[in-house]
Amino acid sequence: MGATETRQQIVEAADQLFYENGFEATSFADISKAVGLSRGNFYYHFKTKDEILDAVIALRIANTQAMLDEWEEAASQPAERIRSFVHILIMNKTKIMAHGCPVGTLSNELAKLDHVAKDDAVKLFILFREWLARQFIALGRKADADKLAMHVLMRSQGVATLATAFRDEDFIRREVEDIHAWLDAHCPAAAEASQPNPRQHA
Amino acid sequence: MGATETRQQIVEAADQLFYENGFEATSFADISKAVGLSRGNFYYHFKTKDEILDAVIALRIANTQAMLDEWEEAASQPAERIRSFVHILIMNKTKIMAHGCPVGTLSNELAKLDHVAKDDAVKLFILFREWLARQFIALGRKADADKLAMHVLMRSQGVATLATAFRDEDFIRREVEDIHAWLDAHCPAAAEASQPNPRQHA
DNA sequence: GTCTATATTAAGATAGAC
DNA sequence: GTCTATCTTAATATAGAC
Repeated sequence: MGATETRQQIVEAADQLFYENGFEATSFADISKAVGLSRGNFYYHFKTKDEILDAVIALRIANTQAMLDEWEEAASQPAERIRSFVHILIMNKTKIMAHGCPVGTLSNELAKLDHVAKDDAVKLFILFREWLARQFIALGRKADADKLAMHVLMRSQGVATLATAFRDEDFIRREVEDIHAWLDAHCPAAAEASQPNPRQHA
Repeated sequence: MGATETRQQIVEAADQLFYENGFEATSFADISKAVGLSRGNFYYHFKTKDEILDAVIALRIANTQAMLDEWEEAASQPAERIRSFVHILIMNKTKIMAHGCPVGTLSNELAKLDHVAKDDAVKLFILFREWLARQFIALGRKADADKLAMHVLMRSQGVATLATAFRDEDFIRREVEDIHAWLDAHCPAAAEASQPNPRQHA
């Protein structure tokens, strides 16, 4: 097998294991076993565990950027795009109830380890933060777009943490609805977009 | 030194280290070093790492219960008590920005490890949840007290996670203010309590 | 109840054959 | 590029002296 494909398989396996079991708790043996590779060969591709972490974060950044671009393409209205973001809580509810939010839990773990890559993990948050802020600017909230973005991020993180603790699907649905209601209440442009004016169809 | 005091010192040191560095990342050597105890003697008090974890969780439960009792004593108004809870985000902001919320991060870590004690860690959340719900019941919100309690918990967790990621003190203050505003808006009894009717003083 | 010494296991990491 | 074999370190855990 080519080095590039093997490397990619390693990073994808590590990505999943880091998410499901945590960075510290995942060993080289776990990753090489998941890929079906000997531990010795492993070191041909990655010299240290931190190198794998860097690659995993880079992969997550690329995947996140691609997802944000898709949402941007799929919806012309900024309010609808924000709803796409909130909806991942529903879409990924099973995984979130088992392992939490991949962004928040990695950020928390690396902060506790005071790991050199902790700021790189925060870049994932920044991607969402800036993307959300751009949507709020498009909704005419230029002055407080970043604050609104942080508020939406904050809620998604809070929902993810409690969903993991209590494994309560109804709680997730209820709080997602509440975020939508908050969006309508705080961004009139968003409410209009979600309930098109009947006169437009007349 | 007596066994009881030594044991207590071990649990307190482990409590702090688990919070600051995480459960997995904390070794017996770290704890015994923090207490100034040989590793060998350590095993006289605790046979396994999981035993220490159980003791740490028990200590946290006792400390949390004592704190909730204090808040209950210190404030006669339920709205004021809820504000005491929200205020820990401000009071502990430095530690939260460095290591997150002790309840949420432990719950998350044990969930990822699929640790036998993960449900015990959730008991800490349950203490807050039920205490908050009782305050909302006292505010006349019997029907949705638990939902309101979960909402407040959700916000505190979201604020803690993002505060750790971005180390932004202004963000904490802003969101704490927003929780207070939400409390006033959703519980009229709370708003009255925080802004006493002038006529009462006339 | 605390110590030193040591056993055991598993992890990260390397060397060299193929 | 992948393997087996091995080194090193560190962690959990135990035994036995004091």
